[in-house]
Amino acid sequence: MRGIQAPSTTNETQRTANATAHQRCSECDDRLIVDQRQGERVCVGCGLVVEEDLIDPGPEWRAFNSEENEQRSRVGSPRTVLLHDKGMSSKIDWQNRDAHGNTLSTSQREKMQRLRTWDERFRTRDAKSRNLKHALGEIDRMASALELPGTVRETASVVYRQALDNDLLRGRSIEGVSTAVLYAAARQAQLPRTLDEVAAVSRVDELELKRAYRYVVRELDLEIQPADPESYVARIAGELDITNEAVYRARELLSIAKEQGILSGKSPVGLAAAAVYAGGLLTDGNDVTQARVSEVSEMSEVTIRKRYRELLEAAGVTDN
DNA sequence: ATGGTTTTTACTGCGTC
DNA sequence: GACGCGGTAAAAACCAT
Repeated sequence: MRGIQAPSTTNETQRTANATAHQRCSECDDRLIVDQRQGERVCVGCGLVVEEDLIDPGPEWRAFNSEENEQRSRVGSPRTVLLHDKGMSSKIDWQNRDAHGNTLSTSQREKMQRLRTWDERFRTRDAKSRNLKHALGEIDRMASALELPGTVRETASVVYRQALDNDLLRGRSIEGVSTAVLYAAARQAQLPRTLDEVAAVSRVDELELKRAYRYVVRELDLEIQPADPESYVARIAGELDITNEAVYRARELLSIAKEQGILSGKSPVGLAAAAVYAGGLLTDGNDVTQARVSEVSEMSEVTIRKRYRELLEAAGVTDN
């Protein structure tokens, strides 16, 4: 590899730890965290990049210790590249480094010393890098299968990287964590998929997904609010033969219930399923049965029964 | 680990087609 | 009789403590 020498002294190795800035996101009011290797301040909740040019000397070298970031951030200013998609990962900036020297000679040096320091850990670095690529590939694949938009994948990637940087991968499988992270990202983006749905396109079973998910959420302090039942309505209704009117009523029922605060603690999917069922009952031309709804929503008929009664009651519909 | 809550499983009874 | 629905009891799963 390179034959560059650099002064060796360093003090801020430990700054690597995640320094979280406690500020709030302007969009969703979630916590912001600093993604150092990216030189960005990112919202935990929505993935919004609040500030991207945090390139002070600090981040500059920092970009270095995290493998893949290195590639990206090395090139000029850490741009808006929230996330590279897989394609970008092929960039290799190693050579550039010296070449760039003229411009950022001092920081360059620091960089170099960093390199020395980290050289020791090269092997693990490398492992991490592969790890990340693998994971991002998986995330991409699963996101496609779940029809999740690019924004979600980006968020997932951000979170995954955080997980990686915080050494959360120790005992777990890459698959498991990628899946968990994607699941989390989907929820954050208000495009929740159920655990079953996600597990279905993943290579890990639901149990492992669940474990990994909890773990990641806890360790990273992700703040994920319960899914909105309404976001499931369309998909449940879509698999049923249901009029638009019924779907409308379903939503209506949910929002009424929401105002009354009846929803807390109940499974969002169950509520959505119940609402769809109720919507079908209240409108003409729908032959929904509890069995059908239960089938497509993966909820038991019992829960649907319970929920839809509650919904009707909350809405003040005289049951019939 | 424990306890409280929700969901599931399994079963039963009822009315209707 | 089969089907859709409703209720129930016990078990399982979940969550915070």
